[in-house]
Amino acid sequence: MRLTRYLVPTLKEDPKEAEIVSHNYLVRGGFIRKVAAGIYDFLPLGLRVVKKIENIVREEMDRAGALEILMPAVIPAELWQESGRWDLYGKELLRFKDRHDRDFCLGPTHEEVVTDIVRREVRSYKQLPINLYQIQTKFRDEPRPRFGLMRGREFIMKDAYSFDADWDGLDRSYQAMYEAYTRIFKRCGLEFRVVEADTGNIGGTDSHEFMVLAETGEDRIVSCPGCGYAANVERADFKTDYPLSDMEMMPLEKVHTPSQRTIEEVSKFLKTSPKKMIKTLIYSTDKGEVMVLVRGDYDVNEVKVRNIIGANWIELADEETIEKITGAPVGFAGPVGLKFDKILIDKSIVNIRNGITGANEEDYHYVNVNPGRDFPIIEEKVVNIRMPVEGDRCPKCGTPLEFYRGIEVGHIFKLGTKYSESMNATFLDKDGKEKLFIMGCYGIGVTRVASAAIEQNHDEKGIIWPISIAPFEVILLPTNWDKEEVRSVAEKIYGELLQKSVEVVIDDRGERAGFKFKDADLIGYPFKIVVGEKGLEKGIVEIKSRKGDIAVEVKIDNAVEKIIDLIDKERKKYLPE
RNA sequence: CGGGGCGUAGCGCAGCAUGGUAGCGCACCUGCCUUGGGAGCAGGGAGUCGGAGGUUCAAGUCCUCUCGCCCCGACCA
Repeated sequence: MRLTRYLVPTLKEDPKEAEIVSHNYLVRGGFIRKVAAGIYDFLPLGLRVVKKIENIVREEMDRAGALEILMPAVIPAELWQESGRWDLYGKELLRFKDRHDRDFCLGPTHEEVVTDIVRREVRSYKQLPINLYQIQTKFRDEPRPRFGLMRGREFIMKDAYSFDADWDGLDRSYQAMYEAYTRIFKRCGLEFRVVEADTGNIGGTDSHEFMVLAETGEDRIVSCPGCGYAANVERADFKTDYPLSDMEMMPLEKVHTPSQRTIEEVSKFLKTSPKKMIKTLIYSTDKGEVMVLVRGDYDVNEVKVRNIIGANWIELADEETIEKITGAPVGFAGPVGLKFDKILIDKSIVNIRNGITGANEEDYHYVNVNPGRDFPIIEEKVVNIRMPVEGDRCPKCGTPLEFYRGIEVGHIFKLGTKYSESMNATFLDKDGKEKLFIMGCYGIGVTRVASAAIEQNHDEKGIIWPISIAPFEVILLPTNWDKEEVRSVAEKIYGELLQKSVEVVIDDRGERAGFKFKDADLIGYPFKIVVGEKGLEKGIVEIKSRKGDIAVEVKIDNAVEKIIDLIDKERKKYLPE
């Protein structure tokens, strides 16, 4: 490709909306442009990267025996009503009506559609297992899209769905996807970790997330250096000791705490530590209100709360609800003397001695609160329901856990019969009986992979693409296009590389050398071949890698052979054995 | 949805307090010059100042409403 005939609108200045490096470089490098919040154009370079990632995904999915299909983006409401998600899925589901006033949505995920295909077309156990996948534009009306391709509203996703005759089959299908994903992300040059995850709205039993380690990741994960246990913090289990204080229990006392509402305010006002405070939170859920007690210095894990009570959604209760339950405004809730039995007690509360909590009365707190004495500790309501923190230990081997931030690029679920049941999707088994398909589903954020790759592979000058997903493998950089000998050598090498099917760009613009170097570094071509007057006098051209590990001079006639050799070696680094 | 901020040329911004000829840098076009890390000089094109209404002799600037975008939080397979 000739740059004079290509569209690569690079920018010298940082786009003001870009907060993270991948977003910044994707815009500056001319890969993407924003059309609306969370919605982007892919310009030629950006699309090439996407296609590279798609092809890796496709090769590995095909290798794993999955079959590529393409489902519609526009989905009739009936299918979503059938599964029940039309009512459960919130505002992320973009709904609209057609000219006949029929309800439709833009598909954020395709369990319903694929289940509908399989229940119509697959009748016998002999056709199982089967795994159908697609690479398609998804739409999720995120409340707050951000970070460019990282959290868009419209994005490209690979979604796959497996159907098995039994649970052992599902385990095998799941394992095959686990392995395929591992290969895919290795080939994309990502450093990642597989963690146990919550199943969220999708539902189901087991689930793993593939997390790219990066400071800018929106997810937090824990991992154990001792035994390899790793999980999303939302899901993570952990061990902690809450030693019982030998302090004498003091008499319960109500104290005046005017306008002291937050943990921080109250602990400061009473000159004590948040560790002495019993934080009392009221949540509203689709299963009613629930009260959660946790030590003042910890955060509640809302995902666990939701799972324990079996709710579909959960949110902090509004002021009105809190006042109704506690009889006091927000900031003065507490378990003492409260007649409300839907309660969850974090383990961190149990051994508190002479603690502090709200008195369910405006401007008053109790001090010297002792759990068990001043309010009941009912064994089955005591749970581990807080977020882990630094110092908590591995649930399996007891080693202190390590904390990381991660970008979720892939997520695999064992769905079981959640959708086959609600949508009545059955097949005829060996024994002649009708049975529900056992399902799994498996997603990869294709466009997010591009972002994640940049977060992990860049420097102050620009992107350093892994060659497997680079838009081009090499750029020919003639330092002075007006000089006949420079141009003819560059053209000759260019022609030969095209012949050999090398993905090459030639910078045939009349720009100065420095300008071309800056552009090449920003865009991140893995290799560049510099053709300059100085080199030609010696009969050589230079080959440099973007990573900086290779910088060699080669005779003009050997340039093609040498670059092909280097590219081959580089490609091999990303292929799993 | 709550809090904060911003909409002026393709991009990044100034101008608004105190109303009176719409500006700067980059990018773009022409010419000269230059050519190994985002050169220089000269000339040039490009803007319904997000939109609607209002106040005024006069609105980018003041008032009201509205739309969009960004950040923090809530939220989020």
